Amino acid sequence: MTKPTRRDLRRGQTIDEIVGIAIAVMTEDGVAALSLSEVARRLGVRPPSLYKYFPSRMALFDRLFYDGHQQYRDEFRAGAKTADPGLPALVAGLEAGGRWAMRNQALAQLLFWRPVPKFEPSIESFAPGLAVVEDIKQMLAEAVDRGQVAPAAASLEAMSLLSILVTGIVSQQLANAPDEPFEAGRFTRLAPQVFAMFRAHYPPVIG
Amino acid sequence: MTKPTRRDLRRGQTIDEIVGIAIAVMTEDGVAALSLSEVARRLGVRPPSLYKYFPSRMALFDRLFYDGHQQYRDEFRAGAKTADPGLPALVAGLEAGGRWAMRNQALAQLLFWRPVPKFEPSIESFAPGLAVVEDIKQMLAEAVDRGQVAPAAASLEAMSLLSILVTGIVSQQLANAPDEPFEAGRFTRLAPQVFAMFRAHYPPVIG
DNA sequence: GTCTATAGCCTGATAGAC
DNA sequence: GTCTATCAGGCTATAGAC
Repeated sequence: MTKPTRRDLRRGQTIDEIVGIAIAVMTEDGVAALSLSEVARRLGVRPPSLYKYFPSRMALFDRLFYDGHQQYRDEFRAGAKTADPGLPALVAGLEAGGRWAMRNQALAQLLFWRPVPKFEPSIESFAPGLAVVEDIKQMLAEAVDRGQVAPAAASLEAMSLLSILVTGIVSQQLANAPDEPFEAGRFTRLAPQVFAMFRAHYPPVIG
Repeated sequence: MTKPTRRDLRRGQTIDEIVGIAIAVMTEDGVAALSLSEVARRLGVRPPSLYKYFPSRMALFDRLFYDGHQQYRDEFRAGAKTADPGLPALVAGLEAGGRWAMRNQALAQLLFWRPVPKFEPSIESFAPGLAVVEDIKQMLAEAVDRGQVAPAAASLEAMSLLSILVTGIVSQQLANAPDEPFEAGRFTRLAPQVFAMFRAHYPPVIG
């Protein structure tokens, strides 16, 4: 709640720079191959200097995990706002999230796969991810209220099915044709059909 | 075509041992963190000795990729044989493949994700994977012939949709609850519903 | 907040003796 | 097919001077 000093601002900028470089390194060498020394080299400092900003390599992973989930959450929410409440908003949010994943492949791998077995994200870093889960839960409930889908769609199972569909689209695109943009991707392009499958699986009761 | 000598056999055993250790290391430290020195340490030899069996770290990845795809192909085909031709066989094969993935998580990541950006599998290593693709193409055609699904299911799009569904199930299970077995997994358990979605998307024409 | 220096490791890969 | 020795470099992390 205290006003940040000039030094705090400078420090924040440096941290952001470290995060940006770390993302670049992960993109080039693989998420699990992130090295502090390589980050220091590109930042133009000696490795020990990084320890003023992050106490360990895992702490940097945790920050990346946190930032990634925050970005994903923001993109999801921004996308959701562009469509009608309920199922359209949910689909729009998930598509926006998919687009973010294709633009931020290294972070997406860190968030949605498990490329670094010994990295366990902290509960704080997980929070923005849980917020999205809560959003989706409420949007499914809203979709049911509006008669867009069957009541069974407001369930843990439906959420799991949705996550399977979205993860499948993005995983296949990332693994097989990472350079194709979301709109033209041979897998991401099928998003409408995939979401149609979901709606057909939970058809609303007419009447 | 020549009969393998005793030395060839011994050599093959050593190679198999190296491959097994490499899989263990990838499982513990991440696929991208595979190191030849760690393999040598566990094998009880010095690192240079490994170069008699693999000319480079990437060559070892390539062998792992090849072995993995062979295993996956065999599991897929064995599973497919347990069910009626056409769609049932295809679903049974894909489920068997999913079970294999949960039992061989490191190999599955190497095959179906892209954890080592600088590793490019050779065409030979890709061959068993392409064989499965051919199998699936034929099984979808057979399913259409038998009236199990709509003619549109014999298409590249249907194959992509299927791959999205299967990859989604396995990816979510691997990333979120890798220790749950296929039958009890919170995501893999939903395989029947997911395949039902696929069938409903390509309903056969009655008549 | 930066640095040097250092500890204590590790890496992939090659040359050449045995 | 194993080894030692070596190259040429890498790594995370800490202590302590400036």
